[in-house]
Amino acid sequence: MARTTTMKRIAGQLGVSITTVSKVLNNRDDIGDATRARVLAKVAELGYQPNAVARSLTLRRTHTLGIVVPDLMHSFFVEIVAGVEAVASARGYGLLLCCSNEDPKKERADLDLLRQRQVDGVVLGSANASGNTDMLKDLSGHGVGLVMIDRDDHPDVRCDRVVTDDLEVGRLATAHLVEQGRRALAHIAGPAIVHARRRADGYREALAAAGIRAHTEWIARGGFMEADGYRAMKRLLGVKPRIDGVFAANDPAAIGAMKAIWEARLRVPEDIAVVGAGDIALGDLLRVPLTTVSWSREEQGRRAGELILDRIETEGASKFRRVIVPPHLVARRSSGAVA
Amino acid sequence: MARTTTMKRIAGQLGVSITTVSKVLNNRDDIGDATRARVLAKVAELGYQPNAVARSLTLRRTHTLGIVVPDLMHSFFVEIVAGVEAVASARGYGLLLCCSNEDPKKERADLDLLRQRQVDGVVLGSANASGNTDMLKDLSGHGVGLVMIDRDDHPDVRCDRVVTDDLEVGRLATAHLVEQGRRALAHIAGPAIVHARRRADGYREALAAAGIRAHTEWIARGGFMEADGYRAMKRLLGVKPRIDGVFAANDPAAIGAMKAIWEARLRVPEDIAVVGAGDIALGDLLRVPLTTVSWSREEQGRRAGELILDRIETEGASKFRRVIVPPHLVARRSSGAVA
DNA sequence: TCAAGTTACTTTAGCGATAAAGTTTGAGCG
DNA sequence: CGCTCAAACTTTATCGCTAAAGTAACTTGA
Repeated sequence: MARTTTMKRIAGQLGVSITTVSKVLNNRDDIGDATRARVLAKVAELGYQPNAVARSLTLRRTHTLGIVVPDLMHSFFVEIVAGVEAVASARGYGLLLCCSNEDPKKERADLDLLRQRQVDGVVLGSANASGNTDMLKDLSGHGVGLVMIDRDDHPDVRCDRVVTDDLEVGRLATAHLVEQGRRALAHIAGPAIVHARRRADGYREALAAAGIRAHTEWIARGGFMEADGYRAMKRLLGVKPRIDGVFAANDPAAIGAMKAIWEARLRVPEDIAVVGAGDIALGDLLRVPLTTVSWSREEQGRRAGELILDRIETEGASKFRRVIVPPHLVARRSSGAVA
Repeated sequence: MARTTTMKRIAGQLGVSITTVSKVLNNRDDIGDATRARVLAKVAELGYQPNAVARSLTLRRTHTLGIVVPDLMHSFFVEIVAGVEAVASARGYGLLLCCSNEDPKKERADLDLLRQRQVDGVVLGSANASGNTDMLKDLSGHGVGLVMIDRDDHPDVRCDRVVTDDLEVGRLATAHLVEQGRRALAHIAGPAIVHARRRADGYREALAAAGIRAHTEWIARGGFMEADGYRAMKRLLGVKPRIDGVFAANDPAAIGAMKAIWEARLRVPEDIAVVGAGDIALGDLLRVPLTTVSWSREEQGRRAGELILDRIETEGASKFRRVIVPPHLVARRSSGAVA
């Protein structure tokens, strides 16, 4: 293994002090042109690369961000990661990736790892509420920038947030079904987290706005998994008079719902129109392409990255911000909007 | 921002030397039980967390791996990342993620970033050959572990490799079509890289093994993009007597091919059976679920992580290994194998 | 009883860099 | 001609931690 080139070596070969080399590389103005040139030449000759670890130790800045997501198999989170990576890399930051597998214990270990590695900031991808409030407070208390994406738990952790307008998600989906002429509109609700509740609220608001009286049996408790949507839809199929449109709290649930509908020998969208939320990758390649309400995860990631880097790179602590990424409808076949 | 707890602080409060604290935390046996207990108590009281940056500087080991992939929107690479993350994290390593966007310049910048951050090892995800051989040699020359996944370029870079058996991919796909009773078997070739060539070789071998004489016009120059497959299929549709089966070099190309077939008012698989390669996520949710030859990317990632960590954590330099991940057929509707 | 070990620590040095506080040299000036 | 000052460097201290080399106090053994 070849010896690495350090400032010491450069300084040694030139007979100058290490500090002189450091100053040249940091563009200080108290070094003469001749010396500067000699140092630069040596740097090029030896292919010197600064040791970021040493630099981090003195500067107390690692130029590294951490990101914790619950799952990498879901395109959702990957797109967020991609967004963060793009801005981090463009600004010269590294990105330490952690995948918590939806496990609070692992999330805790991940946050620990990031903390020990002295990252300058942490992006926390959406996950179910977990008991790691203490860690988060600790992190942000120690000057580590923190951004939470799509999370409204940990209300007392002071940090920036990038969230979706879930109320609007529910409203857009439901209003779209109304526009398609559907009137018996069911909702497959998600799990007991704010996102899902807000989407349900949006559903109710849109119904009210359209002057439709919501039947209580139109709302089926479901979940975010395909199986949840399937089971919920089975139950909704028993409701009389028959449902003619469903808004599922997310896309996997909507896919489950479609499977249940087909099993009952009904057609999508002719008999029942389906709308999901979240726009999973390849959602447009399904047997019946799925209409969904979407928002850019990549933008969420980018905004998160920007929030955090701005906070890190500007001195005085500014107010914590909350960026709302607006959703939009992606009309496809399952709602009858597209032939 | 609260003061961070360092060994110095602990030592100070207890009136012992910093080294004593260090020794306790590193489980050295030349510290008395009483002192050990006092230190441990203080560590717990102050919630001390070691500073990995300082540790890395002295130990010359960052306990961090880097991974460079060309694209995060392709599930392919994400799964590899997930595999590497899993083993890295399980063994206490962090993972620095870089996405080169298929751009050799960015790849170079990424490798630079990883090098400066002194990562212990680098996993290089598949990408087109690029001119960064010098960087790679440099890295591995400086004792950084290097694993290349699915890359056979840079033949003179000495490192571990995890590859797929592309020849077998081509053979499996083609033999499967033969088993389905197809005889006029076209191949949509990929771009001019070894993987694609080997898959084409496998196609030829399987035809020969089945005693089928391959017509030259059965092989259409294509690519790895959906549009490539679409265009290639358009051309293949003009071949007489009509093709009754196609093996596309990868799944996106196969999807493009199916679109072209449908546009020609033909059916998949009744008129033309289609087989892809790579098993993209959700491939089973397509209008006509796609038969494909697949292999576990997650396993590729895991194996890569293991190779690299083993190399890092064992002293003497062992021989460079080459791990071959075997492919297997995933039979779905597009080849007529499943109803 | 005293040299030779142990035991349980402490001191010193160094990882590779930066920042703050010197030091030397020559110029400018009254 | 001596004094001040700026320019161009160097020295010293430090970041937080570990490894190697001390060093006291206490055993041990012949």
